[in-house]
Amino acid sequence: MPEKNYDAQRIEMKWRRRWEQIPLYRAEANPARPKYYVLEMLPYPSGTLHMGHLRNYTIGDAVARYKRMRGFNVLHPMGWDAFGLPAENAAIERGLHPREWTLRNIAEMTRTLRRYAFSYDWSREISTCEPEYYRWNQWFFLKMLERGLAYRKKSLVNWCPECGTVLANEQVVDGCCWRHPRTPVEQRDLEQWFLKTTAYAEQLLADIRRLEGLWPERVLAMQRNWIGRSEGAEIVFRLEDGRPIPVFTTRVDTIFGATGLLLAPEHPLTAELVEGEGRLRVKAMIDSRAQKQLAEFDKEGVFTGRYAVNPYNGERLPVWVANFVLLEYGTGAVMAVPAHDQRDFEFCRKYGLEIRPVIRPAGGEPARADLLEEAFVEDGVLENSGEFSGLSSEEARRRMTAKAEREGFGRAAVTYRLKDWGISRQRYWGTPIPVVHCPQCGIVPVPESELPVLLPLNVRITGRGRSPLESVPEFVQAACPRCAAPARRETDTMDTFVDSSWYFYRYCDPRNDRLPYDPELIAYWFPIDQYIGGIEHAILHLIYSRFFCKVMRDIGLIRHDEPVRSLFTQGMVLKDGAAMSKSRGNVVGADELADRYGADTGRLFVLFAAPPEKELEWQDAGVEGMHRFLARTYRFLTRNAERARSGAAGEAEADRQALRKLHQTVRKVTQDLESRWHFNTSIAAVMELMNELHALEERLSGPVLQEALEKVTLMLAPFVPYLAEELWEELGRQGPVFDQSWPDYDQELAREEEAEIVVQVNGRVRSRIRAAFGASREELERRALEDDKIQGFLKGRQLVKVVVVPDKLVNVVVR
RNA sequence: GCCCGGGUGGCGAAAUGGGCAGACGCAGAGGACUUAAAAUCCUCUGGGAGGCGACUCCCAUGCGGGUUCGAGUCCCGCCCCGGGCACCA
Repeated sequence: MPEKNYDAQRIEMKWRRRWEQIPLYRAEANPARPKYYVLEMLPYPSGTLHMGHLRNYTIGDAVARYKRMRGFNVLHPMGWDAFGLPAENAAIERGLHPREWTLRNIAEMTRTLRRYAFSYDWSREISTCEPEYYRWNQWFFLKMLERGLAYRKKSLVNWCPECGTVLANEQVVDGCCWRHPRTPVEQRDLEQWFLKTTAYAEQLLADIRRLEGLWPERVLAMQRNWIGRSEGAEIVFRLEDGRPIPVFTTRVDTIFGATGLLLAPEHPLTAELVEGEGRLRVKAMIDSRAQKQLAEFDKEGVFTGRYAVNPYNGERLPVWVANFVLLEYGTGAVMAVPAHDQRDFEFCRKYGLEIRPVIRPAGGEPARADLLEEAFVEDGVLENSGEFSGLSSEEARRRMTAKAEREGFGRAAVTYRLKDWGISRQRYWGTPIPVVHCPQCGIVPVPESELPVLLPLNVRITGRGRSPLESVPEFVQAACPRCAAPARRETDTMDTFVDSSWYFYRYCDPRNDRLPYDPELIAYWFPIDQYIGGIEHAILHLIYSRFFCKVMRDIGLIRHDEPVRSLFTQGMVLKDGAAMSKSRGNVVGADELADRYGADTGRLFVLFAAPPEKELEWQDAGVEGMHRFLARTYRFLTRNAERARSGAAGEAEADRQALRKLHQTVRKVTQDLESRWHFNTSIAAVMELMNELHALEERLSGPVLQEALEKVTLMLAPFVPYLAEELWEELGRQGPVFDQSWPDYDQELAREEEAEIVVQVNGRVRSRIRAAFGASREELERRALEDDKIQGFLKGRQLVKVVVVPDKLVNVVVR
């Protein structure tokens, strides 16, 4: 039978048409079957689908297909994130409504994704900018409001005076507005909505331990770091008029070395204590810090002229305002211990405050202030610390904290770096926050029955002024739900990270109009077995969604504590050393590639070129190699398909050899896919097998050819879906290949007949011998020593010992 | 500064619990087919030295030590690259 040429386009078109006729992957909850929920992180519809995205989806798709062939009920849904700011900005530039822009791009990207034959369950497609999704965002918001987990407070925000609008942190570049690079950003005090993530700080941290081994260590480390738990003590210093200034420290043991008390510029007491020209300097501090000057700005302070009393020794400490003290961390005030803290040291040296060592290294010389250079922080033995002198740092911390508690001037305390999540955006494109401001009743939540509060469509978005919603009277004017008086509707919208925090729950039940989802369905599908995405979401998205999970659990909707069992972070796809992005103009488009080589080739390349967690430098040359392999395989199969079915005879030895390699390959690929996703080595193994089949081609019998070709097709199915379907049909088999079972292997057939034993002399390979598997140590040793080459090395030397590793190696040690 | 990764041919990479370093692919060289090209197929390809030759020896996994019969893999000390956090008290 003549071979056929590989026409990737024809094959793709053919199968795409057929797949459109049948629901490809429709997963229904079925408690009788084991489930597998695999998901790639939600993309936002930028319109361009490039190889960076494609790598993410291809990995998930390969896993989904494999798991399906292993008999799992696979849920693999697909949806889109509205991603507020980029959408709104892109829309402004093009004079489009953000909604129009988003829907257009979703349509475009869906078309391309379908081309790559992803195994998504499109019946579950959701888009987070749809009213039914807003409704449940708002529903969750109200639940949190009820529980005190959502609140409003005044807070400093970035403000661009040129745009006259609030900026998100990401929009501040080098202290200036991203659109006005010469306009410094100011800080403004505005009322903002927050979700109380800090209420779950301890749980978020503690549960990280359950994710160990299942999530990449690097992600866990980042999250631990971000939550930033510190154990220490809160000690109350008092001004001479008796007013308290609590201070948080992890080093109470150094408190006898405190020679000053430092307040954050924004600290409530600052404004009161600082007078005259000092006020201007404090204001300057606040503004300069807003500009996030590249890390290093000089330490500065303003003396308040007041003193505070150290409760441990009654000492009077000067109270300063210092620009490096953070209001948001701890209590917004710190004690200055210049002898044992780098920052305090720099500050006190600059302003001439006393530097007094109170810790010496265990077993070392007493510390001397004039010798202090960089050796701070370390624990040691206390000195000059009254009743605590002579104690170890650890012991001292315990006793000093106990004393503070006993005498009522302090307590043990834990502080977190994690802050509450500011969700207010003075922007249009996001879920409206469902509350109304009533002149009589204050903040009144919109009743559940009136949800969703929808965005008005007739709005002019200019990117200037405050929220565009403020200039839509029909939206702003509302009746108070409580007293029916005229009231003002909240115009802040939610951060779109709220959307992405729970979208994977909605997938399980996307059309539910009574609840965000049916808890029963969640109980079946959750947790997500495998979540796949880029490292850039390690902190924000993955902490927010863990937080949401815990809140939903406490509301009583779900029972599990963590949403995601295993997390996989794939490496970026680089082009010319930089991440692909439209703005950089270095994208390799997914469509363009599919036009040239076919989608299968593109998929195979991103899976083959490197292990999926590594970064991948895109090389067009490598793509051609993948295409060659597929073409070669296709030709081989088509020219042998007839003979394979014929039952033709072959050479026994060739058959044995081919079967051995075949079963070894199935074993290797199966193990690779089960334990670690090194698709590159799986694919390499199939290539090796094909090379072997080429070498044996004419000598193989029909049945062996058939078995080999079928198994090759099945093994390729997770990676190259179109070609696999076509090959399956060429082999005369019925039914879609993704419905077949994963091929199995036979350990006996996979076994080599003889072992090749490496013979080393002093650890260097000098010869090889062949021996039956299971040959005894004695036999191997004897055979090795008899070997001609080894004899040569033994001449004139003394045999010291022989190390034998059965079936593998003999090492002869000589002197 | 602190916390994570990582460093192997010309390139992407393999080597899964210490046991043949460089599988598989790309690029390159030579050859076959062809009027020619493309495509395809075959052979070679880490560096060095020796031999007419089948071959033999030496060097080689960022650098320096160590453990071991044996180290890319384990331990100690450095160097370099990438990433995250960063006056977090």
